[in-house]
Amino acid sequence: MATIKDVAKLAGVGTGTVSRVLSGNGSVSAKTLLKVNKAMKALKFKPNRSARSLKSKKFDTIGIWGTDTSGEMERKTLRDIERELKPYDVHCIITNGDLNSANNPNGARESVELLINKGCDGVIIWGSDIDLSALNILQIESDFPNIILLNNKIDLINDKCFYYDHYQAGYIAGQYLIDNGHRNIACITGWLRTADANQRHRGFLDALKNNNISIPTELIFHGDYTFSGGHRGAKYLLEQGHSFTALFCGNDQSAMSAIAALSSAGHNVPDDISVFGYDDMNIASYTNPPLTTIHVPFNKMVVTATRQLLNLCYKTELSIDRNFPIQLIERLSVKNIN
Amino acid sequence: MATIKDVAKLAGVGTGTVSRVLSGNGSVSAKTLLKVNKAMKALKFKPNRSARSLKSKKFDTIGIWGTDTSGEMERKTLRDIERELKPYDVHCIITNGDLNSANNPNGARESVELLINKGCDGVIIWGSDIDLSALNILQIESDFPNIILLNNKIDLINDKCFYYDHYQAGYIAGQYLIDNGHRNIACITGWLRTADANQRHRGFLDALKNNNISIPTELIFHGDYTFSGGHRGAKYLLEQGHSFTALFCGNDQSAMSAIAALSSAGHNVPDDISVFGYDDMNIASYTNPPLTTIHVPFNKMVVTATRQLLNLCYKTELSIDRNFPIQLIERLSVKNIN
DNA sequence: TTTATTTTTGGAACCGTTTCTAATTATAAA
DNA sequence: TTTATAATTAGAAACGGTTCCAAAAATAAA
Repeated sequence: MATIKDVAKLAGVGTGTVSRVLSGNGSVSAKTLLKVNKAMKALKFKPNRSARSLKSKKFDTIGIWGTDTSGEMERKTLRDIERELKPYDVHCIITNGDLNSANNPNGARESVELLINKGCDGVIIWGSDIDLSALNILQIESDFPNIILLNNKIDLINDKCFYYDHYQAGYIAGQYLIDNGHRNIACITGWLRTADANQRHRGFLDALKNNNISIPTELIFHGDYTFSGGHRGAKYLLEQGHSFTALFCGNDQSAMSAIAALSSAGHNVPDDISVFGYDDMNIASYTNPPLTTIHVPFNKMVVTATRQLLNLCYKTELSIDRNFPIQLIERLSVKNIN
Repeated sequence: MATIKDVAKLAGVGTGTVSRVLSGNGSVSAKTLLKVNKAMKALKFKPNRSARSLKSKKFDTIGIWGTDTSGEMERKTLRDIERELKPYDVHCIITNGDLNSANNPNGARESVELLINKGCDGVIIWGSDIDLSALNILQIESDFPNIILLNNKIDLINDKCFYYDHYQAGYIAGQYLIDNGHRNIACITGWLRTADANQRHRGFLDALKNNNISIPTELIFHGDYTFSGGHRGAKYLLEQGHSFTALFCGNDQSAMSAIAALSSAGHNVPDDISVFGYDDMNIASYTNPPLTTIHVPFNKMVVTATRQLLNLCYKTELSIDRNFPIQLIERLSVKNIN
């Protein structure tokens, strides 16, 4: 591999000159520019990233830490992030949270620190099942300010947090089911110790309460937002002996597998039981029947968060639009029984 | 950030000694070891990756290049890869193929070269829609031997290719439908210019042919393995005026969305039309009805490929088991109409 | 033309490791 | 105790860039 010295020698100039051509900082005469570019081409010169990082103390890398069960991390999201990063020649490394934070309260923290130690300029902390108290974000942030929290909120560092209003979304879902005549409603939640699952659940419950509708505890299944959790949840709810005409699931994956479970138990969706999802993932359009759900501007949020991280790490001044409107998507899985 | 010099000074030793402690190569007396470790702890020393890479010419990074439409790249897969990499302190960066190779025949190649230029020690090339001729793997490989091909096969570098027998799998699917009494069979393919889609399609067709069953061209929809492709495909097939009792889809995503389309057009799956998938992704268990499909040892293949790449890059000698058996998974989407 | 100013340039120093060499110290053998 | 051998060590050189400074070249002003 050719180095900058080889280029300098071939072009008959000093190494500093080649470097100036490379970076565009500092003046270079047209004649010299030509010579150097020719030499670089001839030698197929590619600057060595390590050498560059060593001097600049920037690694041009950001880390994404997320947990395994947040099924939302799809390739489209990754691609969108990369598209933001590419103009700055930054790449991203991704770490999955290996550990249920319930089992290893320090697991999350260790993963994030690993990412930092690996030399990431900044880190995105993402995952619906992150136990914030275990992570102790504020302490991490005081040592290492270039972090972004996705789908979570800590008041003291609000500018580094990106989230949407899960409470409102949950409320909308509950109200919609009521407006469609449902009175006996069941639900499948996520892990309620996580902020997002908790908030959408509270919004949903408050909608019921404000309409004087009560929900027996037997009709609340505490799930985990996985396919299998939704499947188990639906079977559990059917066994409780309380009939219900609608089921609110905290995410689309649970909703999809709940539909499968209800159907295989002989209940038609939506004729017998309506199902409401959450997230509006790709699959939501193609479940059978297609899911009525809450559309969440997920990719916009991720992209915005990425831009904010770029601002933090590289002093760019990308504009940040923190408006992440949620939206009710009516498809066919909820029936109006009025 | 403390450097090795700070540690050396605090411990009262030379930098070489600290380095030897760090790497474990070369002898260090017990007393010195203690002093150095204490100093490292006191200063919270973390070796600088760039400096290390600069000297070692290893970046401890591998790249994965894949294309957008291969929906299989799920977090579980990534996590499995990482688990292989972690013991060697290697991390991975991921690039999505941004471009349909039909639009930009050099796009694939450029992406892979980008990854190499970024300093990856090795690269995994993955994606069902890779147009191998555009990539010109053999030329890349001659300059940069540390590459692995996933789900593709080039005879000259067979040891660097990991794939399973799509032909056989397609054949099994076709035979299964026939064994269940189906004679009028439709199918939705992927892009046939890609090897995997092509092979499973040929296997499927050969099964029909060997049973003297013909399939009108109107009942072959050339799709793209996406949700929307499956949906469009099913609608298209219904419009052709040829009735059919079974539909073979080249992947689970198409199958799932095809079910949705068939159902919403008033056809019950499997009572009116049976649907057969391919891949056995997570969703396959939770479609409505659950999908009969081909289980493919995808994660095992990816993990094995990763190990092979480690062997190439870092002279490890991890064992490579190239047995990737496929398996028919019977669920409820195919009905026996004998 | 001479002098002052600006532009362009070469090369040394530096970033934080690893590795090598030569010197020192410890240990074993005589 | 002296000598031969082995273990341990300090520190210089190197990796491939960037950045800085002083010098050289080009240009403008007098």
